[in-house]
Amino acid sequence: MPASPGSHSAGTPRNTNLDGAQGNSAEVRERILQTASALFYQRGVRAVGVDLVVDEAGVAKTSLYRHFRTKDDLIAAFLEREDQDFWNGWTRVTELHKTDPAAELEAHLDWIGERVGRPNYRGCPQLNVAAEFPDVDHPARRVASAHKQELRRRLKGIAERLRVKRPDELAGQLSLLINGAFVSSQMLSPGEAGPLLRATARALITAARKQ
Amino acid sequence: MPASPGSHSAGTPRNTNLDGAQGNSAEVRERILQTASALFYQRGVRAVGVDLVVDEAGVAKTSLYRHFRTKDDLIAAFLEREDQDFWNGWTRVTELHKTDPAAELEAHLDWIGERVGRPNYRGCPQLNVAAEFPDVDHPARRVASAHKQELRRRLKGIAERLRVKRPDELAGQLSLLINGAFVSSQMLSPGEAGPLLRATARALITAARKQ
DNA sequence: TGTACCATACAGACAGGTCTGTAGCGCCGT
DNA sequence: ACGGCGCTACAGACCTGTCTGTATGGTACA
Repeated sequence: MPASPGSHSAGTPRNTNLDGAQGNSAEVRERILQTASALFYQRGVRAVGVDLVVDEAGVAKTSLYRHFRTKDDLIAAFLEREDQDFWNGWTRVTELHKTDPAAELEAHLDWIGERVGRPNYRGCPQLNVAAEFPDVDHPARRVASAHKQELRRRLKGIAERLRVKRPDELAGQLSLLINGAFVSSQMLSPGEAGPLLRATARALITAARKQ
Repeated sequence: MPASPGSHSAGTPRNTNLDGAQGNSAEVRERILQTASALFYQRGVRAVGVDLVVDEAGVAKTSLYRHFRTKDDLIAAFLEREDQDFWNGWTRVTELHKTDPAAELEAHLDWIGERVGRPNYRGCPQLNVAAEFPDVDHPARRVASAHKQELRRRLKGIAERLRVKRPDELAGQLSLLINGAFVSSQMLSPGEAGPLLRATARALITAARKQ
């Protein structure tokens, strides 16, 4: 999405570059987004001010507001980036199991289970932001909703290939379960959520197959 | 979830005020807590300032700070009240099914499913606060953790009476699932979370029994 | 080669508002 | 008279977003 710093000279004549002086415009934007993402995730979005972001990123506040119109836009960009990263990991697993949907699902659960068991894991960013911002029209909330719908959509695809009776129901069950693992990991003993997630999912898959 | 406006404490009707409080004091405290609870839950804790609370409650800010040392204490009191209300509802169900643990569990899931399907449902307050406050030593986080442990403890008690092989595992599975329903309800189609929760729980219980 | 131009970068002050928490004053009921 | 109440003002910090000013390095044209 941040895209090529390449040229697209539009209305203005003869000016064929938007590269900026040192060509580090995209670099600055990236540094801001990375810094903000880490801070937002670790401390909570509302608890982190833009002053802190610019300090930690080592950029000027004007730079932040050139790349992101408002803080809300920055929050949305944070969730979009998390969304991308999540599906990148997902797709990597998918491509390892092109023919065996059961193995693919197991692998996804392994990967998610490992993720939620990490020491500094602080929950799913999409769900955390949803908890912080009640307004469903907030730009970041839209990203979060789309993310969760996409999760269910992909789970349904796998369930269909598993040839269970009601793939959409199994997808819904697994969605509940995965979201539950996301939020519960901080409340359980460390390292417990992952195995529990896998065991529960297995039970649900077995049940869905028999039915 | 909270916010029944006419509730009116019912403690200290007016007689024994030898502790210096004059009946009005408990009433003021109650009004503050009720108002804060509704606002915290509906808009998020960090988004609600004490000025708004005192305005809506129709009390003086000094009264708020007389009854609650800091805003953090007020937040913790909010979660404690939610915790009490939740277990009151739970216990009411429990007492209707003293002899049949399967029916009791079903009834709990019905009740929770109904709750998460309500129009203004905005997730579990304990989980929402946990998402807003990263610091696990925050007084409100302690309340939230205790609440979730208590949930698992009670589920384990039911699972034991169900005579499944591994009651603790079933309790963990149901905890994941219930927390998942809490957070997912806003992301699913309205009214979908409740039935999905029940169906999933049934599958897990059946699987646990066979094992 | 030189120079004007342009976009971006950084630095820092500022505006206007909100936040939590405290203090002084007068009112009222016991 | 005393203690809780409401009201108002305040302190000091923090918030988002804007503004001014300066430095830097590419591109275009002479």
